[in-house]
Amino acid sequence: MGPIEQQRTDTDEGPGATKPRIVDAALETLRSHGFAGASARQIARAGAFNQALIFYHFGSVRNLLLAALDTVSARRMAAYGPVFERAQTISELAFLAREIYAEDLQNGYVTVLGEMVAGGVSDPELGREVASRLQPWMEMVERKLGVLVSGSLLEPLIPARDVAFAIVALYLGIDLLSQLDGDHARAESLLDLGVRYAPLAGTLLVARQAPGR
Amino acid sequence: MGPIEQQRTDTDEGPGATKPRIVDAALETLRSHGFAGASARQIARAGAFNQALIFYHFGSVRNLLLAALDTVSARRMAAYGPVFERAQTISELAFLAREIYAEDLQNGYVTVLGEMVAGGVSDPELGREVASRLQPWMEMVERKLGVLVSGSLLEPLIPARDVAFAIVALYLGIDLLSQLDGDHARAESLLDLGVRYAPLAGTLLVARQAPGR
DNA sequence: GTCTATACTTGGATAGAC
DNA sequence: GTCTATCCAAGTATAGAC
Repeated sequence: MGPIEQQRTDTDEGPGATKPRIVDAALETLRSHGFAGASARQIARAGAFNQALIFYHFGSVRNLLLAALDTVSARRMAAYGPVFERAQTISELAFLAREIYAEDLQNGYVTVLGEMVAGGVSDPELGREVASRLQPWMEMVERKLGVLVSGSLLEPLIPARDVAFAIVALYLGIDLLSQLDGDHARAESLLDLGVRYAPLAGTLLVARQAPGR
Repeated sequence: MGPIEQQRTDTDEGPGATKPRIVDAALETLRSHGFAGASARQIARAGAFNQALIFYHFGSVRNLLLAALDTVSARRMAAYGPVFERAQTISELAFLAREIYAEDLQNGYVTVLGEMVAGGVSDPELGREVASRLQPWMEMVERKLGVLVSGSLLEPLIPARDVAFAIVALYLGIDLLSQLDGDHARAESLLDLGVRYAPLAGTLLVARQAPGR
């Protein structure tokens, strides 16, 4: 407590610091104009700052977009990570998925991710970077699936890796398609469906093997 | 039979006709350079023709890309439509899905679609066009689901519309993610999983209500 | 750190010769 | 229908004044 908090150098992040402002403008642009429309000029326009700043602070547009993706990743991890790790049933997870989707929709996190994934085709090096940033999320889902299924009779039947891949792919696909026609009702309806039937899936997992050998 | 077949005007499609050549170049470019890289010049380079031809024949790059999407749609419908309609069990469908994915992978159909979907964010009008071209496919899946589930005890539990949406989204997401790191093994593994467990899902559907009220 | 100015490249699109 | 030439807008990036 005290004014120590304000003793920031202004080169670090802070409310009015430039780098985060640029990153936010990049996110907003990716969201509203897509990867193809995320040019330095467009981003600068969105954030009302000088276009040259992007190159001063990030070196290139691509670096900025990756930094933006990192920011998204960090924010989501901070916001959802702990809750996700705490969830212990399929029902809780389905509920959480629906909640997270609604939030992601608000701030366009998944759209940004989808555009970057699509942009990876245009620029293979970018693609590799995006892929590596996606991996922790896939692993997080995979770990959780492993824990959930562990000890259940279904354990040998469900390869956590494949299912995790499918979940992430589905999440991405849902957002892209919803974005396409601005109709998020189908996505919500689908997530409701998930919440409704998750308890059923949970029941199947309850049938456990005798613990210990 | 006779030389009548060759009496084409050269304004229609034919082996060496220009319009289809341009369309094919556009598809190839979308596939390899993505939506963001599908410029008139790049497409012309890919097809080794003059860039001005695009505007003569299609008016704009966007029109060309939509024409390319139409071509993909028509080809896929011709190739898979009949087989799909004929399929009558979940197992057959899962098997078909795996087969179709392999083919799509070869010629990049889904990648093209994914890039166009992502491009829809950059250009809302394009987005609407893409969406309307996607709808027949979604409806086709929905109809098939309806038929499969019809009469089963699960019928009131499974909204065909939502599940169709999920299937298309999943298919799109799988391709985009696989494209990202050039690793299609995960996708194949996932589709194998589908084939393996489809019979199980089929069994659940076998439990039928007594027909006729 | 930020701004102006600028160099250079690529992209969409059209005019006009062939 | 096709090609060359060209216009102009937009893009990345840098230099240099402030």
